[in-house]
Amino acid sequence: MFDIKEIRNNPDFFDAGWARRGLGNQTNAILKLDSSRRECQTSLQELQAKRNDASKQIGMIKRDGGDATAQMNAVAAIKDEMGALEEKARGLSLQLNDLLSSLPNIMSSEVPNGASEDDNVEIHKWGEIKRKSGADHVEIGEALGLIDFEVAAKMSGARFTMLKGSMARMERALAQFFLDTHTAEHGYTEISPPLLVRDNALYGTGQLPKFAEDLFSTKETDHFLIPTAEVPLTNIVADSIMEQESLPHRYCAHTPCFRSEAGSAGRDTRGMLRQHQFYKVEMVSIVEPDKSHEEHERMLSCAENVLKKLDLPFRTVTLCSGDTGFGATKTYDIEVWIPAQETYREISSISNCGDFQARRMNARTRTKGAKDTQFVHTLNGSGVAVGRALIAVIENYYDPEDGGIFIPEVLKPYMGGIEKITKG
RNA sequence: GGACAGAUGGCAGAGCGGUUGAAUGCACUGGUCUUGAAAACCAGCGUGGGUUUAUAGCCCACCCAGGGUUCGAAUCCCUGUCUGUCCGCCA
Repeated sequence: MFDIKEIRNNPDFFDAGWARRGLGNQTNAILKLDSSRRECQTSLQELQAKRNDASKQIGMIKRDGGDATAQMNAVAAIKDEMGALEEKARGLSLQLNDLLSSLPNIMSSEVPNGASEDDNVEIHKWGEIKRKSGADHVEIGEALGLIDFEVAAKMSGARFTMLKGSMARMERALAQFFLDTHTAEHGYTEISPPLLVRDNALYGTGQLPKFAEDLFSTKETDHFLIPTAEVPLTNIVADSIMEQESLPHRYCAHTPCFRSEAGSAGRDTRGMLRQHQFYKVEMVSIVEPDKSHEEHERMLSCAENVLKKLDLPFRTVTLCSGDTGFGATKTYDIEVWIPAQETYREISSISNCGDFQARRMNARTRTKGAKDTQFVHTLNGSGVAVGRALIAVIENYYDPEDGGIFIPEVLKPYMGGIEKITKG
């Protein structure tokens, strides 16, 4: 959401910002709606003032036992006029609100221009690539008898996976390792949030109203299944005023994520790269308005840190304008090396949303002693996607000699001390 | 799932359909008094919007949210949300 006053004062800035996302002029329509709304509101308020005045007089006359019929008739006339204006004003603000809530955030000037993910800009690479091609996680996992797509499909259809034995355990080990690292080393507070949320929570983080078709929902209760823990974690601070000295608030959670993947038909259909359901450890930071830039860098290093500890090769990119998400001012993606695809694939996305979400969910901070409040800035980042991390470990730690998978050093304590997953 | 009760300012808590944006207490801010502090006393103290050069004034809205009744709604009616209590079911 946006500050309408800022749009009034600086329409060119906003249009230029939206143009970078491929949108045409928006402020003409916005400002036109805004001025009709205000015009309507002003005349409505004048009538309300008249009515209030007359009603007070009626009250006084009646209190003194007089006859107020004339005044009452006069107000009745005003009332008709008001009804029409009220409806018009309501319609106009609804229209304005719909328009504003469907528009994406203005990106930072640091975001490079570009049309698609091909134009994302690499900022650094890390790690030594030890495996460059060959069997992918599907072959490896099925050969070990520890990943089963057919059984998952039998009960749930396409884009579901079932893990067994030490593979299921390694998924759990990854999640534990991520959570333990973020809570013990990175200052995040672990949260176990609701996985079903109402529409207003999704509006707050920006998935609604525009992206309803990407979500699963419940028939009976009108809940939505969370597509990411960003939704419940960020909504912790919805409708609240935080004391400045309590900031930053840092939350992390390990949750399933549910995505309908509407519109991705044919993309990444093989394996468990793109599923309707996957686990992810998510980080969310709530910070003072002028601190989000440094927090964004910090959060990036938190996510990179767990990949370094796993010794997985990755590269980090700044998303270009065409690839940056709806609510973000700027996004870093971390892409992990996937040997069988001979490329890097997204494993984490870290976004600074500025005050965009905070405005939508009314999350504010008050400086000690100050009277007025400011919207906080919100950031979210995967730390990291568990399913994709599992793919990366399977493929990067694969031993072609026996078809087994070495256990990364940091996961051994979570794997009962075993060195390797092998057949049998 | 069924029955009932409730939601008022930072907190607690009044409130009759008619100068109620809202009593009172606490907290907070300024002042008087005091060597200083406390106490006491005095004064102030919500948010959003419109108009405007204006954080001045004037006006509008807001007593959980959204509708409605009425000349007039914190107060009456309907719907929703949340909280509490009891019953049923249940990991």
